[in-house]
Amino acid sequence: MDTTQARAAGPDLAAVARLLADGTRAGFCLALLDGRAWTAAELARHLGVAASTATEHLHALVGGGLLAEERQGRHRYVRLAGPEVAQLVEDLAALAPRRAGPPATLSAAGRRDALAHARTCYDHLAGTVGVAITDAMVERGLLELAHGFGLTAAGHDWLGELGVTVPAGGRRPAVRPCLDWTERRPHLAGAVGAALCRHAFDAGWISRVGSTRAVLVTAAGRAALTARLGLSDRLLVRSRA
Amino acid sequence: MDTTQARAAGPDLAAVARLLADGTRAGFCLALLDGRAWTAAELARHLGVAASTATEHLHALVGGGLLAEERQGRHRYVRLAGPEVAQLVEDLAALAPRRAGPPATLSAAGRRDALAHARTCYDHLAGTVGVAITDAMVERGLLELAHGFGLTAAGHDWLGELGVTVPAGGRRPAVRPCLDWTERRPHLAGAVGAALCRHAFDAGWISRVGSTRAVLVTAAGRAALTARLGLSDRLLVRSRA
DNA sequence: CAGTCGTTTCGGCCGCCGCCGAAGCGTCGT
DNA sequence: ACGACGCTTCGGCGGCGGCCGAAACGACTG
Repeated sequence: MDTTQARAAGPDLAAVARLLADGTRAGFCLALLDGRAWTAAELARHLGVAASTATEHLHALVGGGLLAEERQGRHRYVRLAGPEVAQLVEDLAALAPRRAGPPATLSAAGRRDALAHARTCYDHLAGTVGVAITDAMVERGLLELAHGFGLTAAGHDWLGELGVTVPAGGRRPAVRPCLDWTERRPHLAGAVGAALCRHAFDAGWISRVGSTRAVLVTAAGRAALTARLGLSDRLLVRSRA
Repeated sequence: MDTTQARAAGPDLAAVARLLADGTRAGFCLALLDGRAWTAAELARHLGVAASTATEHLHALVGGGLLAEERQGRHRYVRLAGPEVAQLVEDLAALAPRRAGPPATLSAAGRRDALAHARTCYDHLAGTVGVAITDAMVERGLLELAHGFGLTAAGHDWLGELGVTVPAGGRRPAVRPCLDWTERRPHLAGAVGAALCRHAFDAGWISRVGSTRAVLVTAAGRAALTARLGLSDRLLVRSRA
């Protein structure tokens, strides 16, 4: 019935998978999951490889359509090509083995705690805080989980009060669950998740910690999230700063 | 700030990706996307490799948690480990380059047409028919696309009339968009998509074409889909049988 | 204009991994 | 009990691909 032709029939899965099958390239994508653009040298340093090696990897990733590049002067900035790529990386991370191992240094442990507490996941919020926001929205009837992941009318109004406008139409699902790799529970992604995260930055609810993916909930953010979603202060403040 | 430790920090993406980075293993997963269990020899023949080679690949895939195995007598049946794996494979396929190339033989072209018309995608319906069903459900207010992918109250009732019960609770989203790799448009997946597909088989609306993923819409199916969703007969019948 | 720095190209080394065939083992049918 | 069949193990071959360092290029800096 079917000989070797099964190979040529469908889409070339392996070609895409191969791009992520290398520890260094996967590390690049994981780093870029913060949604920002990095330079080639930054990525090389981040993963501890030679600049020449990074160049080759970036060529492969850009050529394969996973990354988009933008050249400015002598710098080459790269970022994830789009939300679909981010979702792929997330899916992969959710299935990947927990590569635990005790943190090598104290500062590494601190960094891990900061990430576990609150961070960006491509263009939305994740970590303890991200999951707590999602849970609170479900509890208040703003999000619907039982019949698919959707935004209720009340949720739509709630966003309107915040001044958050969600780009309607478009291929991207407004609401999408994204499995949190520290909490192991879904948090809010999709167009709404992105818009909400953007608002949180704009309104000064959260701010970046250095140049990492970790974010800090500001005093204003604590007040807003407590007032609007009833989150407890205990959740919003990291135990050890 | 961060040295080579970036490698050991996050989840080991590359380990999972490496499993799918081989043409043969990817072909196995693509074949298993029909949701059924295959024997090792079937897969080996399907991809045109030696049995010993297939064994090694299957060990890797099972060991990596992508496949589940069930042994019966001298047969070893394997299937995708779960919906998360199916989603990963789908995401990958959606991003993968269209490996077109003119079909080698006439029968191959026929098979491709059959697949493009109607097929199973893991545990739900895809192809022209799958997309048409999804579109019709949206048009009739049974599915909600604008504010996230969700089932409306009317949709819930509609399923009830059919006698379809959707397993509530559970981690799996009830409704999920799955990008169709022939139509390039989303169709209905998730728990509801699976339940609806199961019903279509049970009620005799559709039946498998040989041992492929392709399905045929029966006369009863045409009648039911026309009556309940207003699908046109033209869509439901393949041009060249 | 010279120096610095980010990026790129090239050559070469090394290890990993997919492939096969042959042989062995367990299960099923006769 | 015997052969047929499906799966597995093993050894060996070959190729792909990631890594580096050296050298070149081009853009910015002073």
